[in-house]
Amino acid sequence: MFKIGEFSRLSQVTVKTLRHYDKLGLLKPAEVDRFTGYRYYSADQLPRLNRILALKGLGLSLEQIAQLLESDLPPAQIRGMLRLKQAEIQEQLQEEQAQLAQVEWRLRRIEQEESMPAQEVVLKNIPALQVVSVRDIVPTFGDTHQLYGELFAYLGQHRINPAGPPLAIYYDEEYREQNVDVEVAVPVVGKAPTAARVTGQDLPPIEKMACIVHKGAYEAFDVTYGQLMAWIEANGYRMSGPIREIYVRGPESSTDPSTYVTEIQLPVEKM
Amino acid sequence: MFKIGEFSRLSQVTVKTLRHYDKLGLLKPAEVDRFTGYRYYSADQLPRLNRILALKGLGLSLEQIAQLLESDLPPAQIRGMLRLKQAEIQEQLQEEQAQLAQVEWRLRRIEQEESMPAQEVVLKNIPALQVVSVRDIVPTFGDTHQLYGELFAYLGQHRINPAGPPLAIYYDEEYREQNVDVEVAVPVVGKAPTAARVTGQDLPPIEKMACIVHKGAYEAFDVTYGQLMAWIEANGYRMSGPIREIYVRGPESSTDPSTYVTEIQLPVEKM
DNA sequence: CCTTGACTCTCCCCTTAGGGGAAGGTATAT
DNA sequence: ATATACCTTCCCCTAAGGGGAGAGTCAAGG
Repeated sequence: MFKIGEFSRLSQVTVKTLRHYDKLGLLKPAEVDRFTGYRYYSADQLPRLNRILALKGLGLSLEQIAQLLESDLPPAQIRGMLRLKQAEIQEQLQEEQAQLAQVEWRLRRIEQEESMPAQEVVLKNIPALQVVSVRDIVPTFGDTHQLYGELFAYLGQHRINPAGPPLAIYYDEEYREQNVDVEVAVPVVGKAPTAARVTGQDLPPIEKMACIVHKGAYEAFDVTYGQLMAWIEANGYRMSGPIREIYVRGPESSTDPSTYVTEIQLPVEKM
Repeated sequence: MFKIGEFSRLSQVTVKTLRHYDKLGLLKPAEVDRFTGYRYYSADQLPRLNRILALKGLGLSLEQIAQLLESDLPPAQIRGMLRLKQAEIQEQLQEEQAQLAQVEWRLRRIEQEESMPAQEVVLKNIPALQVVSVRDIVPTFGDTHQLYGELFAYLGQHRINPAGPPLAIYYDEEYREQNVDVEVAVPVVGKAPTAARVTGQDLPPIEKMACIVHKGAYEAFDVTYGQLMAWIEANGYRMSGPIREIYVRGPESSTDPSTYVTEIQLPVEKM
């Protein structure tokens, strides 16, 4: 029988950890003095402790290990836990490889330009969004505001309040200056009636949405778009859906274009 | 100005998180109502929030991000933080690849044998160990006990108490049955005087020690050794030093060989 | 003007796997 | 008998928020 400190030295496991495992019921001492509370461990308990450490080395939680050590659970369940863990590790690995790629990309940029970029690209998981919208092919970009006119007229007529800033969705596969296929939308809270050209609908959720914010007038959009594209290319993604632009602060909420705030969102997928 | 819930929807960041960042000083609301405590965010704060999220996506802690956003720290320091993070991620990646290899190894074994092995192999980091020891080349394994005789005689003579179970170290590069180069040692607590053949010394620390416990008589050692070797091979390691055997419960503490407990330790390195 | 429902506030506890330390009791060698 | 090393329980701490309670606030409809 070993006192906890001796057992700790034998097993190279800290006393704190041994007490922790005792409390969790993971490794009860072979004997506990009823009067002093001293824990006494037997050499026979080394294998169990080693098994715990081995399973911990696989990345399993102590709770999972406790289940595994219950010993009378079917091997199918063990397989299941291991396969689950396997999938988790693989996912984790992918995520960390992406992280590493990004860190290295930033390091390269810093060493070249000695500065951080003005805006950041962020990957987000976007849920479905309830909107009313009107979609059309307009001759030029400038004609988009007519669609806004239709939309806000509809909102006023039905006394519907916007639940957020307006947005536009560009469905064209490639960039074009003429005959732009655009949808103009405003988030709403409940189901909205469909009028002539204005329909209530749900924008689909997007799992991986690359987002960047543009500050200022719309003339400099190309710079921000360029950053977004460069990020996507450098991090091994590819466009996988229509671009959204969210006019967080635009002509309706500010008169000074230099204070406009727009978020550009681009669905992407790993290449 | 947006209330926290609106800003949360805009940015796809939970309200809890926004409040958390406020408390940490990472993203203070543009305005806080002094009477109600309501937080009001400006669209201008989206870029900062996005920067926070981007840096978080690199795996940086919020504290590190707060430092980075202080904005007046030299780019050399930014580089330093990124390089540090890079090294961390690489290390993490290696560890997880090893984990994955182990999980897959276990899965293969379970699918073949439908059971877990009796003993586990565990990688440990072993600190230096103060011992008194006697090393010699003995004709056969059986002669090792003479060395124990010498050692314990020395201990008795100098009234030194063992600080742990005895151990043996086998220095031969390959296994041999005759003329075994073995050191027999006992942990002690202070510096011990060197006698004729018995010396006090420190066993070197071993960073990566593959450990397995053998239960029972010494006849079945080969099975346990086989498991240890199989593990090492399957996980891509290689022997890198002399084997230690620790007689946790041996002839001195038990008379029944079936209750013996021995730990076999083998220094390894990644191949 | 009042009510109602949706928001918001702060405060507290919870998560992992233990680490650090305080206050007090115990074992053991001298 | 005492000094010292060792043991016990108890409490607080970690990172990044999540969950919920209780109370206050906002905006719209009647």
